Amino acid sequence: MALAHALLSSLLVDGACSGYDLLKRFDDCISCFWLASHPQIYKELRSLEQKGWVQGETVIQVGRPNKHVYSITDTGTAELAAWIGIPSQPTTIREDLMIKTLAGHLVPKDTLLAELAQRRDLHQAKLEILKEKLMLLGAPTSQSYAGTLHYLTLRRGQRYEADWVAWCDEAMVLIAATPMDKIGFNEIGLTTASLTPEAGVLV
Amino acid sequence: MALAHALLSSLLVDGACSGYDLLKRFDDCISCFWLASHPQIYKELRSLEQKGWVQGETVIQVGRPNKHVYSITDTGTAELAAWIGIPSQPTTIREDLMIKTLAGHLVPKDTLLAELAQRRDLHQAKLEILKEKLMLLGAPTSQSYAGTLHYLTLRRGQRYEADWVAWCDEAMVLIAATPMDKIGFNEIGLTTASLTPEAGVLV
DNA sequence: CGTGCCATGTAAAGCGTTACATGATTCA
DNA sequence: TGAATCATGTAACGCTTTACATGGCACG
Repeated sequence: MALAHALLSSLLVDGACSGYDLLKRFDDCISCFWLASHPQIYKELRSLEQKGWVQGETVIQVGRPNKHVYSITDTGTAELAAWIGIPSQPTTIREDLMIKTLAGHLVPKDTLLAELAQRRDLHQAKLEILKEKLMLLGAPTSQSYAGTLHYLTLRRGQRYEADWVAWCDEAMVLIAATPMDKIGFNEIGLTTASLTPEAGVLV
Repeated sequence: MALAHALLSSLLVDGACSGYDLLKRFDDCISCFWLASHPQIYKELRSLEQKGWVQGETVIQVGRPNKHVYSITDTGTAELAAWIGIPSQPTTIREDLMIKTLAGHLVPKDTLLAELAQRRDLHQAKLEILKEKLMLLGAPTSQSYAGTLHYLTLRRGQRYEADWVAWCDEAMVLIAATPMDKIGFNEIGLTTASLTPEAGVLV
């Protein structure tokens, strides 16, 4: 249920807003550690309101659609604080690119290298955005406590993206330097066709 | 549908095996970039067999339950190769710990620091395991092409875990050094109670 | 005699994405 | 006139987790 807590955190730290605004916050700043689509956000907000963790008020607007502004309640704040205290596990990683790397001998070198280059550029672009945000924020030592915490989330994003870029570079160099051997992408059939179960009888 | 391709890759690279064996492979080596539970694996394998991407054979065993050993087919191999060529997006990140960090001013410093320390140790432990595996594998330059690709997946895992450890250390130092200010965890109510929508009328 | 490994499954619930849908305003 | 932004929603589908279920063997 961490989406709920992501929403609560945002309402707490960046103030009350509508589902639509939350969506934009996710696109912007939260995106480096959480993502959510709009049906998910609207649905979750309604369920949070039912629980009494947030409170919604309709804001009538002129020249644009009305909006429903949510703010975190005391109960919601208490819930969030309690949740922070419960030890959590790291996210389970599901990374397509590693599957592609593992089975990369199936395709020509250039295909794999192109995929790596594409991903490198993607992470590089995110990295630039984060660098800019960190610049705007200023030195971590000149922050308030909450500012320091905000800095740390951006810093995590920066490290994450930089690490991806560095690995992609490493991978591209190493792959380029390693010759494809006999168990290449057109001969793999030979090695897997022969089933060799260690024990037991084939039926 | 990348679980399907993760299973195909494993059958291709590490050879034919049962659902149960795949589960263990996931726990072991694949875990650093993909995770799957056993209902998921068994179900996916049946669906892959229906598609003709894998082929199952029952192996009768003595002293232990029979097992169903799956091997990748030519169609499956072709499908996997085709999939590698399709550009993919980075995984969407969903990281509890960053939400906790962002809203960390809600709890006492020690609570947050304890959570960070816990996570640091977890990543450190995974890092040690990966280091060992990399040692056993040997130098990346002495590998076959497939060996190089395997190395790169482990290397990614190593970098990932090391980066987490480094960030946790950074975070703990910085948090310890920053005094909690007035907007502390017991006074937050004051700042959020007052709704301030920029435009429009409250109803 | 209890725990853990081997080996596979079902069923329900929760979480997440994608596509479809609306309707006004603003800007090029 | 067409596209983008504002603002919210439904419906269908797929992926993932968790709990429940079975049953023999080996080891301490």
